Amino acid sequence: MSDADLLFKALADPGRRKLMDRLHAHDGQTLSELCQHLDMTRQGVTQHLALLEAANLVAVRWRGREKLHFLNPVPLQEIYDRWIRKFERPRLKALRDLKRRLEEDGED
Amino acid sequence: MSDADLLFKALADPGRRKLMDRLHAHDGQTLSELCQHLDMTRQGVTQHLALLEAANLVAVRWRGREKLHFLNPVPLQEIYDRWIRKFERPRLKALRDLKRRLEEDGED
DNA sequence: TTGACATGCAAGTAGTTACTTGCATATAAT
DNA sequence: ATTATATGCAAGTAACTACTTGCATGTCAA
Repeated sequence: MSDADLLFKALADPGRRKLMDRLHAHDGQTLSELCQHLDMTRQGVTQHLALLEAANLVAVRWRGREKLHFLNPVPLQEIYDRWIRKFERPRLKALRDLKRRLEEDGED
Repeated sequence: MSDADLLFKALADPGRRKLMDRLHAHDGQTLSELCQHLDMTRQGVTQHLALLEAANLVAVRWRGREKLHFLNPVPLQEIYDRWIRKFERPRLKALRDLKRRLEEDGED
């Protein structure tokens, strides 16, 4: 499975995005900490985190019996480079263009 | 289903991302055109396009019996604003920070 | 060393997703 | 008018996903 697949798949789930948000609010939390305030079993959270790790969005460090989770923002930059910047045009111009083409009654 | 859900879900599939790429290469293609060079039945493509439309990433215009498809880059910009810029730090600093925290043997 | 805590591993299940096939409808061309 | 083209609609299926439960393992603390 390609990097991009893993990345987009990881981001596709709202629960996983919420985990990212929680880590963004407070980086380095343990699994148990992340489970609190989250309406899901620990095992559910574990599995979501595994996908985030597979996508390289989260890195872990062990401290004794605790697993600390850290956000890695780099892959998000890659999404930006490959998927956003590429499609980027001055926002207003893009909308104008789109609107014009949608409203054309003739052909291109 | 929230806008973000629709967006990320739409982008989660490689086939749909490929469709986006094809539209980026040549905007305004018909369904049949998009089907060519794509290893899938027309109906498969139709269903993918429906999700892209639901996410507002693709807009359509009818010309007679043909359905023309146009890329709308605006939602991608929203992903950037809410999901990338938010997590953005100077790239090198981010990596340095992450590495340091992962390698710490003490606690935070 | 015993008990509590943090996590891992494995199997099962309900719901979802991607994809196909077959038929129907509308527009265009001859 | 008839035929070909472009697309829509509906139902079926195989694979996948999110989630749970139960038990196992490793670490810390009294």
